[in-house]
Amino acid sequence: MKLMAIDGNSIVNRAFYGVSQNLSTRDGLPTNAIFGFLNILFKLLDEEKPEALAVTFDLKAPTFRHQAYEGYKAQRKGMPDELAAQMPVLKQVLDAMNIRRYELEGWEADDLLGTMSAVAEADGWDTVVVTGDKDSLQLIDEHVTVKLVSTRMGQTTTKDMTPEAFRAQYGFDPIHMIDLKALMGDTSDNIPGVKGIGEKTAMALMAQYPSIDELYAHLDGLDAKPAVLKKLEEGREAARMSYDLATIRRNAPMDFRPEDTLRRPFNDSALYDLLLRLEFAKLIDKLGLSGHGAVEQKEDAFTGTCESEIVETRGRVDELLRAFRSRDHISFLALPELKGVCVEWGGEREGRAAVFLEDKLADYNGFLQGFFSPAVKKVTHDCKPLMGRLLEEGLGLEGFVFDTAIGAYLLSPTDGSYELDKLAVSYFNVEVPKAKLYQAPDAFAPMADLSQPLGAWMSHTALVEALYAEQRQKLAELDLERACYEIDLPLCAVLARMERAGFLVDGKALARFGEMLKGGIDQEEQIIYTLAGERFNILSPKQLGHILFEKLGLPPVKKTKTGYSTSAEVLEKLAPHHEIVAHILEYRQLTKLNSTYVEGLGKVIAPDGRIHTCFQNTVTATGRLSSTEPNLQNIPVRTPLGAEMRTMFVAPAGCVLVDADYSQIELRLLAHISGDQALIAAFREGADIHTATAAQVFGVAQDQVTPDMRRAAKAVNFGIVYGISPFSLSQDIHVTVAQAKEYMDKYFAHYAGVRAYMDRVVEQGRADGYVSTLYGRRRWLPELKSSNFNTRAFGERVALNMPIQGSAADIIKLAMLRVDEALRQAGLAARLVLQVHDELIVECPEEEAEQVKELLRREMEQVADLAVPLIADAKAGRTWAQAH
DNA sequence: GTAATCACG
DNA sequence: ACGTACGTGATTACT
Repeated sequence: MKLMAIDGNSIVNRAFYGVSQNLSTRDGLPTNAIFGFLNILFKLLDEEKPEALAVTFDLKAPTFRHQAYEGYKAQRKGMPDELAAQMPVLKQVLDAMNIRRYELEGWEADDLLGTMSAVAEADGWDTVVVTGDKDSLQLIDEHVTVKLVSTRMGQTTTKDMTPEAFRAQYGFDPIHMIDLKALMGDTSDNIPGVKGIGEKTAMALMAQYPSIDELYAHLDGLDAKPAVLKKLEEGREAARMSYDLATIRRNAPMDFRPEDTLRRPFNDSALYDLLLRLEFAKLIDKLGLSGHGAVEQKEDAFTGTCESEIVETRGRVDELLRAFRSRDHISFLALPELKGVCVEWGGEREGRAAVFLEDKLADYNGFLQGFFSPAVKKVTHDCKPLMGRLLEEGLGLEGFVFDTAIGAYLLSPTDGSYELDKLAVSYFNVEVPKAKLYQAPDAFAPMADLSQPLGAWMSHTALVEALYAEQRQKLAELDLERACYEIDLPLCAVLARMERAGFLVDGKALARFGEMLKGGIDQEEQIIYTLAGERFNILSPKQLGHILFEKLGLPPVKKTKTGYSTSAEVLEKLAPHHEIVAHILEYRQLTKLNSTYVEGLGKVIAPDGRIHTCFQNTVTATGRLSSTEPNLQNIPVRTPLGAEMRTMFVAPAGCVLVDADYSQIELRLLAHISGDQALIAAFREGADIHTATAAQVFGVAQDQVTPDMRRAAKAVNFGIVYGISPFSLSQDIHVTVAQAKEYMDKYFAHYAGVRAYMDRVVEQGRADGYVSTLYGRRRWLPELKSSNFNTRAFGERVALNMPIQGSAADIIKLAMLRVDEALRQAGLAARLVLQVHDELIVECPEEEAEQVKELLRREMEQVADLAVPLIADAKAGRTWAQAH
């Protein structure tokens, strides 16, 4: 029989400090330690498959010894509140898992573990003690092993310490760990040891006699300096006392019988409820748990009161459309491809659902016409893909008054995904059926049983209605109405039109470029193999690291978790040492261009010759858009070869592209938001901001600024917006940390208002729990209150950056709304095709070019009224390269 | 599925 | 004492 005995305090501490992501539930309970603990627990169970399992906890306040290595914060303040709050819940989870817990007033976890392993051994069991604490190593014997756990960067590694492994590492038997401590002491454990004997001396002595009794019996014959002998002589009493202190007591008066800890099945429903409360959806899935009883009742809240009908006649359609139009709003969900629409329209007390299916309704198109008219005020979840379909059908995009995906995003922009089933859990703590049940292509096939898909569909639609009620109120309370109703919601239609428009690509030119790249790739490959003396996968960091740092003996500059770093940054430093390095860099550039851009883009050119990216509007934490399948916001431009890519993005015959971009919008916003007079003045004077900063930092006149000085100043300007440290700035511009610090000091001396802003916004963020943009968009920052230094520092940088990056995102979104509207108002054929954060690209007939240039510039510049001018430059050309 | 790398603002 | 710039997405290698 094998017992796994876990040192609960030690593991939960490691989990708490090791899981640095900021995990917490919606109502603010931190969960990172529980999350980390359970991860470690499941990993260990998987590895060891013990028949029995027990966890010990210290009952008294956490002792000095357990905190010593966690940094001085923990030492000074005891267990952080965020961890303390998680302890009782963790214990509940263990109880729900039917895992025995042991805690005993006045006894430390070590003593309990020692006692348990002693009892187990007497009964003929083996024990694996799991801890992060080296104190337990003295327990190791033929039937007790210690699994040492350490977590780094969220990764858990374990080391199995058997008697053999221990001897290999220390050179003596595990039991003599006590003697070692008796000699060298342990400050973190309040064990004095022999005064003046440290680790080195103690190990040397142990190598001669591995116990203090023998050591003191042979003092005369010891190979040691006279001074050491004298210290030993004087420390005889201290050694004796330390030995007792260091000895784990294996006779704790605990009621422990190994057979009590035999593993039992989980209490599924209790565990499910707890994990649901902790919002550990993935774990619930992994364990195959689901709700029973209580939860199903709640589930009924979204279907039980709902009467449904499948609408089959034109007359009924007209009645319903009249009813819809008379209402303040209705909630609906459409099937993929617009094959059906489920509408919840009864309102709170008399929930009713009307279901319209293409296959079951003769004049389905007539219904669509009526339903997607401005007179029906519609609420749905994630309207943009639907709008794409509506455009294909020639239907309008009006009357969309709310979107629960957008609402959820604005209320909590860092959640990452906003699928309805997840929102049901996080908003109402209920489970709803899987969306697949009604979204699958065959869900409403002629012979299918409709009850399941219909039930799922209706409950989701009812959920949208419930979310709307909740979110509408919260958005108002949190001052997010402007961001919602004036920015993100109306922008959906603009984005849908842009996605549908797409960007024309010269596929033939792209293919030619690809052939050229392949030629270069083959050449470089041959050169690299020759220089390396063997063939290998150049793109494998592992193999490349082997060649560079072992075979060719180049000096490793930086390491990653898994081995040597071979990033471009590192390779540039190595370039002078060996000519192979430059070829590797070149090879990397060519393969990147070829696989990501030439081949990647080639694959997604639609039959119309255009690339239709998908703009994600609920992804970024700051309010920016992102672009996927493909990403058109990271098309190369910085290197000459990469910039060639932009010549493949073209206008059709008779048309041109007009590209307009904001000049320094983030720094202008920094000036506006901080109110710094010097920065405001510089922009009002129309100065080149990097040159102006360089002049200040280097103390010269603007016309004395060299290109190098300007480059450095530019890095400082950008760094400030990101909350940079002197260290990172020094890395970036290749100067010493002291110099970087001097630049920053000079910067802040001149732009004192910027420093004041930085202090202010962090303080405000800490007080409010969030920071926000000029238009009210929010990002919650629980990180600012973290007890983890890195997490907190990250929160501070985000607090600085988000209002700036986010305000810029708001402004260009507003500009897109205005431009889209103005272009249509002016009756132009011009249309937006792409946004790249501070840049808008419009495709238009040649003859509209001048008008569009002016319109873009005007709308972009006038969209916000700042303390500094907002400047946009527009240019037309046949290709993106020419227009930019 | 995660890590490393590199493309963009 | 800590680790070291904000926000993204795609590809490749590897566990």
